[in-house]
Amino acid sequence: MALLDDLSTTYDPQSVETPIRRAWEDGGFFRPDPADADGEAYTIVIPPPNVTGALHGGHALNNTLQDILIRWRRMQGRNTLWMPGTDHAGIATQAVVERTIFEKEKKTRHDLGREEMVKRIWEWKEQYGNRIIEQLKLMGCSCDWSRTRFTLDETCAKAVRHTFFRLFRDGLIVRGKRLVNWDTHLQTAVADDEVYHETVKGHFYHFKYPVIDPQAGEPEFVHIATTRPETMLGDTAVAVHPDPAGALDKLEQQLKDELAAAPVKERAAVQKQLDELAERRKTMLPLLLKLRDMAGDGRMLNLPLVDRPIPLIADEWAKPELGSGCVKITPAHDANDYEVGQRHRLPMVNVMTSDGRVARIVEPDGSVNPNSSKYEGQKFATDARKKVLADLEALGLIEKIEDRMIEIGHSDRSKTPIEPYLSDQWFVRMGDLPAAEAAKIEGLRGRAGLAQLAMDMVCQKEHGDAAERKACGKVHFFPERYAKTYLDWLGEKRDWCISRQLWWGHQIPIFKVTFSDRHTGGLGSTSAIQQRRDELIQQLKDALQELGVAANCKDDFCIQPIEESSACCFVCTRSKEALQQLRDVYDSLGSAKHVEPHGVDAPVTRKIWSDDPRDTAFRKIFDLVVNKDHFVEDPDVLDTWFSSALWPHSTMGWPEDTDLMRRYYPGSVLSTAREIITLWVARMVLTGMYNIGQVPFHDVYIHAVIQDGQGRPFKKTLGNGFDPVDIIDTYGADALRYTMASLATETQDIRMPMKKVKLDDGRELQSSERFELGRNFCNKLWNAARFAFMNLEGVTMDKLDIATLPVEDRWILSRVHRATVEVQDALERFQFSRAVSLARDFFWDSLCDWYLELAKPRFNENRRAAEARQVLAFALDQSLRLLHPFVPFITERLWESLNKLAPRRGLPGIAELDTPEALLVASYPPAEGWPALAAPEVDAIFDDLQTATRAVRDIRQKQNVPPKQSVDVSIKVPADRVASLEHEAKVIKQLAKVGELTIGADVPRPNNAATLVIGDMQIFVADVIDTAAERKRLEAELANLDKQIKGIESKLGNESFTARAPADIVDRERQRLAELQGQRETVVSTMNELG
RNA sequence: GGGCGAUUAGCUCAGUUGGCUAGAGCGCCUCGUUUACACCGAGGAGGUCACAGGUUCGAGUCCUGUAUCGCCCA
Repeated sequence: MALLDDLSTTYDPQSVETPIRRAWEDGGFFRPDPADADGEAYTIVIPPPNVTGALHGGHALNNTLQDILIRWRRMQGRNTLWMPGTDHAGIATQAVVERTIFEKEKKTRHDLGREEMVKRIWEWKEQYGNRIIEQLKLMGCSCDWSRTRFTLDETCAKAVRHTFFRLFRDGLIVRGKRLVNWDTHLQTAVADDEVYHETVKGHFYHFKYPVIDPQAGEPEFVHIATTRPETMLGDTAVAVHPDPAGALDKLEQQLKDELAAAPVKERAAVQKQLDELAERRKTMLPLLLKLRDMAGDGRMLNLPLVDRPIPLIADEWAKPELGSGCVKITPAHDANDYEVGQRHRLPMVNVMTSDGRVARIVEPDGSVNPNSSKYEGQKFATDARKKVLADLEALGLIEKIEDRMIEIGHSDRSKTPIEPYLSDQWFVRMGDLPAAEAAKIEGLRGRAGLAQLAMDMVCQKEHGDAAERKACGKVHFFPERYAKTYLDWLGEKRDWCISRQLWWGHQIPIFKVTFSDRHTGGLGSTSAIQQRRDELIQQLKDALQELGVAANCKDDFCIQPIEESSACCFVCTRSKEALQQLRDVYDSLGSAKHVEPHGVDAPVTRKIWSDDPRDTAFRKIFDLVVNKDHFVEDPDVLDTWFSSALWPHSTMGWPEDTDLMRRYYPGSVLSTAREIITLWVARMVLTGMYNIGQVPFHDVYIHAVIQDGQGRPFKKTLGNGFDPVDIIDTYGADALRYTMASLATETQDIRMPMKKVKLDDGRELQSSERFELGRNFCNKLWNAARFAFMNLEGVTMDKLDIATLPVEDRWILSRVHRATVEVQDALERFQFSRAVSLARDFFWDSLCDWYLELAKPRFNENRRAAEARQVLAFALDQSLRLLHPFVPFITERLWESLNKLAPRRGLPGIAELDTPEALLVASYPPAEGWPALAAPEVDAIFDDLQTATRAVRDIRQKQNVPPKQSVDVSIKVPADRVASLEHEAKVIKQLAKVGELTIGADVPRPNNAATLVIGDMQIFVADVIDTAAERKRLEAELANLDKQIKGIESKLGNESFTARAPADIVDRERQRLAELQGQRETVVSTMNELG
């Protein structure tokens, strides 16, 4: 049999995977045709992996699951698109490349310059981007590689520009001063999720600030405490609680409630807190009330060192139960103080530079603070702190210093401490807008704001299947509980800071334009300035309109005035062309130093301009702004999540009306990790609705997080993760996938004990024994197929009369039907683990362990062999189809051989099959299975056969009957099952090595027989020698039976059970009792006979 | 501090609306190389379902609390 020479006795993934992969790609199977009208669309967009590094175990899991869905749906005949790509991952990538360059060349990004730095990051991206795609391919992912996208490529950039422009035009993107998490090392704002907290040893410093002109009876000092003394340079108030007595009352009540509910052992601790509170009320309250009154009276304090008069204010942020009850307020350097500052309209004094040093301090009135020079340029949290403390000490203003554990935020990117920092940033407004404003914005689709828009798109109803969910038009979470995560986060409606002070990303398409003094100078009143500005903006608008017409980018400019400035506005561009025009304007403008020294600016140009419309427009703009410094492109880039948010439609070419958008949007499923439900999923829904008016996907599947054996998530720093390619090298891609799928339960976390493995070539890698699960399965599949192939030669395709087939044929066909239905039911519900184990059980337990064993003699003895061949070919065919989404390589390879040996297969008139060259486009077994093959009555008979077989095997083993020795067996079953069992007796004879087999409703127990009672069957194995062993076994069984009988008897004796439990349950218990009593009788009589 | 989840066999996990003796894989023990497979086959042992209450005729499953662990958000 020449064909089999190719198939080794163990499956060798390496030799199989590469040619299969090539055949798939050459065949163009992964690339759907949007013009193909056949088949409903099925779309998944890949969560684009970061180009920061290579893929790890979590990606292996997620992408395996996506490929399972994709391959299943493709085989179902859906027009299937899996859109692949990678993410530029802004700060993460830039930080990694910066670090690498610094390590190798000792150069910072500033040494290289923006252009060179960006070039280097692109090089990095090429390397890792390609590596990621390569990894996915090795895993067998059937993505449409021809459409691979990158979040920074032109297709995506276009969507970014259009979205930004729309949001800007709608007033949903605004510039604002906000407190951000500032990375002083990378000199950029970082998102909340890029900050991790560490608890370190620190101090709690107690100061006092002098009161200016205290009235009689008022204290001369106010005491405050802080962990950040250096921030006092920026204090603009001290706060005391507006109702200290009330606050203490409330707290006391809380503690009393707690005391009442507390277990005895904790009561003392609570009581102690109560005592302290009482003491505090006595000693501190009068002072706090006094201070509160002083605040109401507008008393000022003198901020030491910088001599700034600051108010004493009343605000609930001050906690009367803590410290002195007063708190210093530094709105520009603390998030809570910022809120207080907003409430009281306090000035914000920034005292830190972007690189984390003390700034030249500018007072609220615009003057430079003369006292600040001695701190200026010092490192903020270290040197300046020492200096401030020393100076306060010298003034006698330090009360005491306590040790204290404090939490410090660190940047995940640079690992340096984060500073809250007041800076100009761009924000997307997430909250609700005034109704009139919201109504004007088409993208809000009638909602009050963007967050609300995304919140309204979560479906709260139950739906049966995917079709229903699609029709519903909203988003459905699997598992359901994650909808809460999404809604809770969006419900806060916090503005989204989208600017990042980085070089790697989509540059913000905004120019800040300042009108020249020539136009704005000399105007006295605010209203005059305002009016003038509006005129200038109109002129700029006209000029840009002309420019747009001339440069073929009409309507691609949008101007918004800057609220607080009289002479500035922002210009946003929508297209590459429009942006280029503005850059050309900038390049053509003279620099400020050419400006005439005597005051009034004059336009300086370097070219002689023609009269063509573009140059005319240019000249108008020159006239308005005069020089480069007045025409500045925003240097910041957008938060990575801005482009990720558009991924489901940007990859399909939106805003163009593309065939992809029409055919494949909205997507079917998004599969991702729970940690980015908020950052990513919510924002995709938001932009999908805003841009298109449809959700980006109907279902969201959240997969579990893989952790190591100790429950720690995989982290590079821990070195506990694994590279999927290492697993593929050692176990094969299918083994990886099989294992991953079997891990995908609905739990939150999956533990995967890892261990270091040393390969023959000396390489050391992280692996896990878990993958043997997949490898073993593949090997079993391989060998079962080999066996089938040995016997399939000459297979026929006859019209079979199912009813007259041998019982094992009928049974395995029935199993094919059941497995087909069950596997797909599980997949419909994203129960990957269940799906794979159902497929496994069918294949391994049923087909291999029972059917193949029963078919062997039929092939050997040529007894009803033709039918067995045909049934086996069908069962194997169906197995390969069912298993293909999970283990695509091996099934594809076996399909090839099956096609050669049995090019036509199936059950004429019952199950007609297509047999295309490639399995991945063969049709999946129908979702409703093959109802004509379902045979519950056969299942029941086979169940009896299995029970009897196992019982005989059990006895043989227990009685140490040599494997080759046959035994005589009698089986006693209820009369109605005697005939069918007798008819199939050879099954038991064959599988349990039975000589004489007697079956009847009333067969006697033979001499020296071992007895097993299972349900209503009694199995006797004759001539067993070891009576002692038998007696022991029977005694154990008797004890077990007695225990159960007792349990059921007491249950049935309980009147409330028989009265209240459903009748069928009670009946079942009665039957069960009768059965157990029957079994008991048999055991007892057997024991008596044993003597 | 708020939210979510987990705790079931030595390990990793299933266990649908409460209802037969709580299951699987790995590991372990016994037996076995009958020409598909030892990455295999047959059989077996192994569980107070974290703990304490409650609801119910009946709880691994529902409720309350406790403990331990993890994640997310402040």
